[in-house]
Amino acid sequence: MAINDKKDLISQLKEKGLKITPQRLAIIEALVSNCDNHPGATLIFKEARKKAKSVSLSTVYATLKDFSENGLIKQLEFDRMENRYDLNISDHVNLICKRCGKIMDYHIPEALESRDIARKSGFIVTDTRMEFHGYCRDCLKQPD
Amino acid sequence: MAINDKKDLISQLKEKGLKITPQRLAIIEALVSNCDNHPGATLIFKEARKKAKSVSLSTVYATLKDFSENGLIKQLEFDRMENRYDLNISDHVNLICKRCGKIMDYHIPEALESRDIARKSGFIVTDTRMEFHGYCRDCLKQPD
DNA sequence: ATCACAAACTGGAATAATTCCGATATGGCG
DNA sequence: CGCCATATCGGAATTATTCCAGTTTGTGAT
Repeated sequence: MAINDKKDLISQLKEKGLKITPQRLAIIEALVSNCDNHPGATLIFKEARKKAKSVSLSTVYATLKDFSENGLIKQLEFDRMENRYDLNISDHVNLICKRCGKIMDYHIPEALESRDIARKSGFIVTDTRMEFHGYCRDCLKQPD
Repeated sequence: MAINDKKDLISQLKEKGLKITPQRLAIIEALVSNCDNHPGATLIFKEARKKAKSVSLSTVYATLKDFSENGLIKQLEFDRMENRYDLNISDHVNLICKRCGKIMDYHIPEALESRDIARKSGFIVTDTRMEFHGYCRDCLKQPD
């Protein structure tokens, strides 16, 4: 599994020459303690505020963008719904329930070989996103 | 291949009980003649206007939404970039170039079995989206 | 320790894709 | 031919995200 924890994230910040600030630490803690939720910027903002009172929404946006551009986290992009963030940066499928909106990680045994893709189409893959939409177990149980 | 052409789309409209209007025909023609571009709402709007002078942007949005909710087309969703639409509704990978923004379809020989997913996680897959981001052949050739 | 400077932070204003709304028009069935 | 559910229209509203200009702050070098 390639799920980053707090230590991983901090050491990656150092590696990339990004500064360790109280705001970033608060955001990292918020990300880690809500990783199952695949949190969005609003939730991160609220949670990060609890740890460090001085975090602005602008900073949260800038930081999440920085982190995903540097490969620390994955940004899941949606239409008319805020982006969500995933600490699992390995190739995997996000199962997204159309009814309750829950997002789950699904580990795929053998990934599509990006080497095959490069050979066949000359395209170099740097980042994969796979979303399967449908209905989760819980929602299937419930009527309506 | 499951790439819908004009006839397919029209017959699917009838099947679903959706009305055939001049606006929808113009939008369908715009979609079909730009299918390689994976067009967005703005392009569809411009192109559709050429065919039928009376098409509003609101209608384009409403129609593209209707079509994708009814499975006639696939909606590709992005952050801070307009949604794009794909007439290829089969399971396939969209290769998206980070430099020029071009979107290409990549046919995958064996898809991830949604039956496996259902068995292992109780999740019923209704719609798949796979995006691989990276750099296309043309952009790799060019310096800078 | 202290300095200097690039990087990060802030809050408010700006942006832009998309949706909403109330009114009007129209396709398709009886 | 007429009805009515559905589609269309244009403009206003929404909302997540970015931009901006000014201030603060980590961090590496002195």
